[in-house]
Amino acid sequence: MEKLQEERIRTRNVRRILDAATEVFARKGFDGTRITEIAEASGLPKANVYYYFGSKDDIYRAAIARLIQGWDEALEEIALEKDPAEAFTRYVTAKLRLSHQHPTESRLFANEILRGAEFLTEQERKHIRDVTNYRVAVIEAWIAAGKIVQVDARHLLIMLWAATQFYADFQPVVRDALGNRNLESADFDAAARCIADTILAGLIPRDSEPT
Amino acid sequence: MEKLQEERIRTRNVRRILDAATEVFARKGFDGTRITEIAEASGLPKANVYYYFGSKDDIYRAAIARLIQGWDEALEEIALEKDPAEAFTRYVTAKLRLSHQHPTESRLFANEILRGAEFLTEQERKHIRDVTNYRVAVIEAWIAAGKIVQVDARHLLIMLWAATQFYADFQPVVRDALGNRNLESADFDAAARCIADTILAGLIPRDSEPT
DNA sequence: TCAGAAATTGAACTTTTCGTCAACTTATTC
DNA sequence: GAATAAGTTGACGAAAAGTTCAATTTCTGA
Repeated sequence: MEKLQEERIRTRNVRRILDAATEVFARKGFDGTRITEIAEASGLPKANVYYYFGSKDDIYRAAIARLIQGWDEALEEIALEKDPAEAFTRYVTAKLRLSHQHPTESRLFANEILRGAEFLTEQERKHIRDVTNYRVAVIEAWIAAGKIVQVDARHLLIMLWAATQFYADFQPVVRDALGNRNLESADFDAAARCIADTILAGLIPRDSEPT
Repeated sequence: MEKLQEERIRTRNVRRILDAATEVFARKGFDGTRITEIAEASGLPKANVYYYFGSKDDIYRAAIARLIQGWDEALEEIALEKDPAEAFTRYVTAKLRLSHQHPTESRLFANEILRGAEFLTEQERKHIRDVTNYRVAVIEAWIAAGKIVQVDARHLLIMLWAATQFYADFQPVVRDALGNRNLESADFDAAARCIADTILAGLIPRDSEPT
């Protein structure tokens, strides 16, 4: 078998399996997921799934790793270094776009955290800490420069994370709260506006000049 | 067996089972939970668990029902009819206290939603809708009265719900974000202040008089 | 004290699930 | 076109899980 073709078949099947696994793991959690269900959802026989992955653990770890890598790529350009108002707005918009277009990945992450984050590697957790610390520093620099009012940067970031993630993880609740209909782009736009406007209105100083 | 004593034994064992079940279901989800694990966590033999509950489904439904009832009792006094600033502050504080003192119940609810909310009864979902609708009406009345600025009431409520629930459901992430230590009361106080202050600062009009 | 109700529990039964394997087909290289 | 590597798959064994049951113990009211 020629190398390129080999890679194509393998890559395609691995992707199919991970797509299916992400969906099932997100819904039922690690312990609740049956390999058979992943196999059916990916359109491959169970034994073929085992041809590509050694165990359920392996599939789960691979799905988590892929999800974190995907988030990184999607969010790495959303730096908080520019104008605070624009930075917060872009961040909220980008995260809500992820919640809209990739809710399954978000739910898998939520499930892993509910499990106690046992499968997150120390490297992955350190990465999350680093990203947070970097942004905390940016926000505190903004505060020092008088661009935004005094605020607890860590809790502010948590609030933004929570508000945007909620639309992916708690979609049934959000649907009920918005009037029992499917969520559309307009809903995510409205959410972005509400979150950004409310937070920015509280953060941007009105009466004081930057020092 | 005398009626009162009978009730006492039954009630005590049912509570033990539901306590254990809530913890395990919250961590592993419905499909991932083993009856044996509930039995061990409750200190009863597996067959004794089946003496009180007919099936795994029954235990799960009972745990969900109890959790919603508990939330109701804890939150029913947090009406939004008073002064907006005080109402929002009290609501945020109360929900964060729940996140602090009963994170397991919160996580069980999160897991049920991730599952697709299949086990929530129509009655329970309607109750959530009713509570939301009532508060939306209150907020819109405040807007009409000029007590707060124009805002999408439904997304505002979602933002408050998300920000407060996050501290229970995503505790490992929150810990990492706050510097890798266990969460204490002071952290929840700081969170309440950050959420309430930021949102209120954006909501309370500064330049305009109420009409 | 004693009859009957409630509660307890070890063991068994049935079904499901993980993971393996050997046989088979398809693709690739020379 | 033959040899070899990659991919496919039905069937199976071992282990685990949900549920039941019958036998036993504990409790309670009279």
